[in-house]
Amino acid sequence: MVGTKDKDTVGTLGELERSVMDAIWVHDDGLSAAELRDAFADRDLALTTIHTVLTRLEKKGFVTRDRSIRPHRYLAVSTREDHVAELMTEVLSQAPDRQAVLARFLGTVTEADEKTLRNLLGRNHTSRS
Amino acid sequence: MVGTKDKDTVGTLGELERSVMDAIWVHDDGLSAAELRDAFADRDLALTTIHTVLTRLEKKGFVTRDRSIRPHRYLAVSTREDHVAELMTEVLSQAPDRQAVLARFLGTVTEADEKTLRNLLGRNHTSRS
DNA sequence: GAATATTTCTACAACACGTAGAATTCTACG
DNA sequence: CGTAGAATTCTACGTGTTGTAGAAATATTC
Repeated sequence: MVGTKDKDTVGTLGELERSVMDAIWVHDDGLSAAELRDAFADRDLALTTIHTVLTRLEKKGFVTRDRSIRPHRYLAVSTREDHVAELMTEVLSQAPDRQAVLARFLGTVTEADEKTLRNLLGRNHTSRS
Repeated sequence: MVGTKDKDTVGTLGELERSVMDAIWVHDDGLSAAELRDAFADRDLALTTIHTVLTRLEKKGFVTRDRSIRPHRYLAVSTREDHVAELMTEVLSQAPDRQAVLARFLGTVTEADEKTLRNLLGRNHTSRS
């Protein structure tokens, strides 16, 4: 067994894959492969290239496709915000000392972000869930 | 130009690379390649394998080595907490709507984490610089 | 049923990683 | 100083991932 892969558990996306997701994320109504290709007209990609990427993204669980209509439409499984938040949580878990990480994290964050966090944390001390 | 790599800007580490970093991170005084190999005795890796990984980690900027002494000693460039915090910041920047991300992030975080954040945010409303 | 649109299959190049043998360079010791 | 032994560097290969797309198969439409 030489050369085992495992990757980062959660989606490590390639450059093209990320671009495609970015496009899909801003189109809540979904997009067809052709529309995607046109969205990247500058890169002049073959339609099959888009298809391959979409298939992989589907396999990775990032998108679903509506097969009921002919030019299949691809939709994001979760919002970009949810996805990023999930990534943050996962990253945070990589270190045993969460408090230390959070402290340093806050240190690199903008004032606006801090304000946002204060607001969010302020109104729910007694969250029950 | 077929098959361009770019990776995630910040360290996407492989499985072995991450293990090595984990070992180095808990040894503030640094470790030698041999000591590292022994730390993974169970995997029975060749010393050269460890060397290769260390060299790559050095190139990636994760470790420095003290070349002044013979069995070179490898040291982490930044703490794991700083590293993880940096990753979080970077991930957060991946979405345009930071507020939305932070809101969702807080939603997945533990109560303990929330408490930590409240404490940290509480004592410095008038931070300057 | 044939022309056209769409999707799926197959493939390849380039790179990242795990892994390590071979070669080279140091060190210490006689 | 010369050399054995230790340590480091160089080179290399197997495999997985990603970008890229042609060929083949399948579905649509007249």
